[in-house]
Amino acid sequence: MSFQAPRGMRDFYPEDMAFRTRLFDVWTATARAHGFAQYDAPIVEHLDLLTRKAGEEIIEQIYAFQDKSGRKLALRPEVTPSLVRLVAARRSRIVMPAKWFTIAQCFRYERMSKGRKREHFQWNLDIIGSDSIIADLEVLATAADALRTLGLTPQDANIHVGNRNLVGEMLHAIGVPDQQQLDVLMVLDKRGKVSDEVLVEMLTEAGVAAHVSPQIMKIFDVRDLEDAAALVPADSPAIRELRTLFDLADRAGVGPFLRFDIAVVRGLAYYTGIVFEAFDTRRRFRAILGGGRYDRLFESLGEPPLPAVGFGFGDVVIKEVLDKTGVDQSPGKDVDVCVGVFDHAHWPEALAVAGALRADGLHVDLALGAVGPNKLFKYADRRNASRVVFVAPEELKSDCVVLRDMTTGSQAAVPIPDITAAIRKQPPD
RNA sequence: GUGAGUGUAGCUCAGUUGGUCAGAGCGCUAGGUUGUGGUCCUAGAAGUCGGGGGUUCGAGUCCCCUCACUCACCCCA
Repeated sequence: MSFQAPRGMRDFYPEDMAFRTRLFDVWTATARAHGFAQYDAPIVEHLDLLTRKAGEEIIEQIYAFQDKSGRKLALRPEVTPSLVRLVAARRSRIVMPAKWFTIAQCFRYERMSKGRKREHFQWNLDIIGSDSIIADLEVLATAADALRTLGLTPQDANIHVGNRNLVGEMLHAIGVPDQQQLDVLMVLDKRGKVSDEVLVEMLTEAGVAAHVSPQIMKIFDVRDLEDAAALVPADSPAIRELRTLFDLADRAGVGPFLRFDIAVVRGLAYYTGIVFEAFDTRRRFRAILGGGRYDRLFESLGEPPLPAVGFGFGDVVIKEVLDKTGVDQSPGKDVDVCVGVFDHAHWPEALAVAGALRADGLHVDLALGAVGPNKLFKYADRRNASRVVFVAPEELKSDCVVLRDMTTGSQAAVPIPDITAAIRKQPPD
């Protein structure tokens, strides 16, 4: 056997699965705690739905294929188009605003690099049908809660919050035509990846006049909302929105995780207002999560307008961050009790004991191949079982089995009918 | 698609100018200890040196091709 998982696809061994399950649990519990309901959609989607949102170019970057009837399909590269499809189909029946989340496996055909596989799981969480800043805040607070529950602190990671409308107002004040702003935003998103000189070149290519570029670059000098306010009209809606958002974040208890960052604009065309990305504070990794407000997506897909805000949070980068941050990820024990025998003849009694313990809700493993004291205890040790119950000839004569505490090494003979109670009396740590 | 780096035991890796270079640690198996695990000691199993071709008396080592993995770019989740 020389096969390995196809390029970019991942195997999940038990230890990997332990993390994945824990992560999914946190995502699910956090979403529920904030009143979001779970949905799902097929991994295979209509190619047309995906291209209508992302453009024909995306075909080169996804697993696209035809089924045996010639239907053009694709493995979903993201779940937002499906979300729009689901909401649009039952629009009149869904209670708005809809607060929905999903954990979706998504695929993308591209070269792999750090933090990027060809397949990943992404927690998507959205509020559809509300244009209130409270909705933005609720989404951000949920994201921050998830980071906190995973063991990260504001010293480890922050959610950088920007506002496209704010940059838009600034560009407008400088004199950049509105129809040019999106191109300029896309260039500004490259900040940090390329040098400022290259950035200016890209601005020129985007049609920005030479004397305007330096003014655009000065936008990056903005450090806080006060700096920003100085560059836009006093009655700026974008500033007012951000101030409200940060005030509310403090009241919601997630303020320390949030920070204003003028440079966050996101590389996607459809965002319309608040945008955000979470990074580890040392900026050693890609964005942990990213999202924002996308009030025009529905209409761009041919639906009546519907405001929305949400984010995507993948499983790959967060794993890297948690590993590097040294957050305690020790998983719970797989096994509470290991049951074994000193002699093959005693499996009937051992199975009866194991059955009783399982009926009581304990996680019980049988030391199938490890018969005899040496092998049994060594096996139990490696399985990380805190208790061992074994059937031994001497004790069995008086209808007892032996309960051993693997942490202390102490053990005692216990009448078989009392074994469950004996374990319950001294629950493992 | 472009560029760079790395492929030697299950894992992490060493291997000098081509000539006992098929190795170490960890892990695994067995024994010391057939009624007692973790520590310790001893022994053992295990590798077509990623694959193919070439140069050479001789290739893990040099050359070519290829595959895989990693990183960066591109693109974005």
